Amino acid sequence: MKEYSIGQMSRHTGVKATTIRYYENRGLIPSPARTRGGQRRYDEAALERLAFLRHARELGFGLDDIADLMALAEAPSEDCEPAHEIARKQLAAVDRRLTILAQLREELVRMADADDPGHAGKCRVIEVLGDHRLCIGAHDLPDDASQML
Amino acid sequence: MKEYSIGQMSRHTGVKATTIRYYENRGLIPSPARTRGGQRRYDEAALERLAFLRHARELGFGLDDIADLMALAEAPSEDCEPAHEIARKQLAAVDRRLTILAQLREELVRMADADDPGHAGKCRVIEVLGDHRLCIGAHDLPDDASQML
DNA sequence: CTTGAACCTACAGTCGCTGTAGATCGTATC
DNA sequence: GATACGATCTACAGCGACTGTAGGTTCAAG
Repeated sequence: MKEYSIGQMSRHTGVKATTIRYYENRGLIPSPARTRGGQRRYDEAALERLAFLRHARELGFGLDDIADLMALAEAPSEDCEPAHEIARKQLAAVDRRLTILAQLREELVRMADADDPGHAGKCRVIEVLGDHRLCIGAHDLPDDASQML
Repeated sequence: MKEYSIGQMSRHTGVKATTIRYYENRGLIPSPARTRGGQRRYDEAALERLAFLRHARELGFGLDDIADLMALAEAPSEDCEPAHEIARKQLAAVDRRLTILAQLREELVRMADADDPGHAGKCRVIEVLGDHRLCIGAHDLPDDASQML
């Protein structure tokens, strides 16, 4: 039965050691066995859980959602609807972010491409940022837009 | 000469009162005049600065970049190259985020849309999250990817 | 003059980590 | 066995950009 130090876990999954300890604190992964000296020793199952966790994080799931998903994975009922629900929620969030970013890109392109280098008159970047009416579209954001950027 | 309370500023720009005070603390907007009772009273210029600030935030600029932009806007030299530089930097960042989100969306769609509701065996969502090999492409993220999501 | 919404300060909490300090542990080499 | 040195340990502070709370004060309308 293979054993892994926290550093080996880190190398296998790409999750930093400090982050692994943070996940343990948060209760997302169980406390592993320890050596006599107090260092963590993980088994294969722990490695898989961490890989799952990392993958879900890459996909933008929040830690609370991931906790739910892991609970579902550990005790699989025949109803996987809750898991799909979480995934759909995440997809919707990603779609919102994509929409905003696309609009944002449009405007940045207009700003960055304004080719009047060193010109004495107006600078487009500052002009565009200063006057909202010059925007292509109303890119009004929902109240919590900052989280999406 | 019109005067605005912090609440009116908030309504005009969509920036919450607490956030306006936070910006003031951070030195992004100057301390406004006060009534005898100590409440903030803003003028037209302050409103414009706040609109500029909000707009830049919507576009994904960090507060430090915005501070730079505002300095440029207040004392505009004929050389607006620095402002263009900031805009280009932001554009590149936005493009990175768009790329990542698009990949991410692909995978979420595959997960969430898998229509085997109530299937006895494995749940597709959990299955995909657990096994990285089921991914379309290697969607490995740069080290600081979390900031981009 | 009274009511009640708006405003004030100060500070803790959010999310998902990251970085630090200072101590201890484990293993390879002599 | 001794030594060296990297890996690991705990505990806690800090990041960005806010948000929320408590407990008090002020303003404007009726």
